[in-house]
Amino acid sequence: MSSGSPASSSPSRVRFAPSPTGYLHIGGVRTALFNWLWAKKTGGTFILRIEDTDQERSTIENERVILDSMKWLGLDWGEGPDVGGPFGPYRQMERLEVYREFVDKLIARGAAYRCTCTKEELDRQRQELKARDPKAQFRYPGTCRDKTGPAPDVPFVIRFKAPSGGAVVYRDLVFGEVTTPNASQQDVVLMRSDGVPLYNLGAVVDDITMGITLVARGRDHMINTPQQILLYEALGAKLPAFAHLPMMLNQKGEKLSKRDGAVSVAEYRDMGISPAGLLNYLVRFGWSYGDEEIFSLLDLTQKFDWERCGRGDGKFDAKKLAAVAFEHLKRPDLTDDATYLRGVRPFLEARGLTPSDDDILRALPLFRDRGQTWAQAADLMDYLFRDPPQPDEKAVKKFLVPEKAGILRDVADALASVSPFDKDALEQRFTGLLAERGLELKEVAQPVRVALTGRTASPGLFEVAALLGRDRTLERLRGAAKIAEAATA
RNA sequence: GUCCCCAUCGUCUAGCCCGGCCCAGGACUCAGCCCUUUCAAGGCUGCUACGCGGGUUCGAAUCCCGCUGGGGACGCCA
Repeated sequence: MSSGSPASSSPSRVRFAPSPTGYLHIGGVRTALFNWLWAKKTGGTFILRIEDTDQERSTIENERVILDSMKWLGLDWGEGPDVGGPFGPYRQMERLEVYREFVDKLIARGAAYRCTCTKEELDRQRQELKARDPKAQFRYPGTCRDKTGPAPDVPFVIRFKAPSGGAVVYRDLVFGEVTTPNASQQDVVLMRSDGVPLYNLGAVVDDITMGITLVARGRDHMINTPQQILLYEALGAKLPAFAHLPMMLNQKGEKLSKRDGAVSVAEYRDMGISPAGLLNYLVRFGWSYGDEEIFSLLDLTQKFDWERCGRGDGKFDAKKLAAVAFEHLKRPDLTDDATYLRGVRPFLEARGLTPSDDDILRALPLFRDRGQTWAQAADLMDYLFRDPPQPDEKAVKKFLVPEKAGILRDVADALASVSPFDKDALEQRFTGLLAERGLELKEVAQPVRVALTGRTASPGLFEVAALLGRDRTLERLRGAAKIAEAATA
């Protein structure tokens, strides 16, 4: 019986260790976030390590995408492949000699051995067993288990010599005490024949040599933990604390994949979701703080802890994510003007609009409550920065009709002399005009709105007019009057 | 099949450790109402949950056991 106890309370060192085999998945982001929050909360170090030992699928482009996504999210790291650090390098393929060294140690201690069984042989045995009994679990038969002596001149892998008795017991920060009998362990391969480590070896050696004090990862890795603890023990290394996070599944309760819609960070960025909003949704997934739901990142760096993590898997809900992200855009205390500006700007530019910072800033208060995403906000503001506005044909046809031409022109004339050209003054003059004519606001509002914005939906008329300014307001009203006049009934 | 893990509204969750304040609270979604020049935002109302069966107890969402259901893993992937 061996038991894992958390490492003592030296400054925390946590890591996020993605493999660059694809984009950054939102499930991965949550893992990264929890680690990052813990580092911030405890004043420790957040380390980014690239586990690129799957050479078939790892690419440097993927690594770049992952790093970019992390930067966009604002999850910064103190040590990593691009910034270096005292325990580098931070790409596993650049650490091959380190693993070699630890493997030699394991062999010398009799905790691992060289195995010359070929993959083909073992695959064949696996197939055979499966044919005989589809439900049986294949186990390495132990052919090379007791071989000793120098390295053979045929290719070999390094296998762990798993203990057959006893059990590994460790205390998971989320799941509590977890017991796994060693009898269920196999002589797993630690290093391939080409000298590249497999996940269990690479992760353990790196976590040891990088001084990692707490390992937090997805529950899909929970199965590896007992095996890894055995490795720590075989190496005589101090154990880190472990925390496993429940899984994020799709609506059907399956593993979240591309088929379930947007799962990569880049997709959410392109949709105009704010990083803080995405992170807020993710943190509330499997973690809670009473009834509080909306947090700033700074908030979280104080409130986060492992005790408040749940244990049940959950289902990803895009609608809830949208709602949480929207909440962030609505509130200036969560998304300040400068951040909002930085967020919408690219979406405006994508539409060929290049308003000044001041122009956007003045429009902001009217659109925070309306744009659920920055992409949407850019769409809603479009007519403010485009001359003439892009007309919605259906709206034009419905409201810019001949019988409205006169009033549109009169409104223009009436507003021409309003001063100051602000919401209150405009409203006063406008309602005054309506009273004179015995008209209801209802009858005139939509034609005016279509005139000013080209659309049937917008913020309040007078606010929009004030934003457009006198010249453009008059120009748009008179232009619309002409269109209305020319329209055939 | 074997090993590990999980189980409150459709979804994220509070409550569970330290049983009574819970005929279960918040949020999202959905439906409706109010506000209203449109669209939002905001306010209000409604729908809907302790998986099942046994214990323990005066009393169980909360403790114990079993069942059922779900997930993960069983690779020279991570």
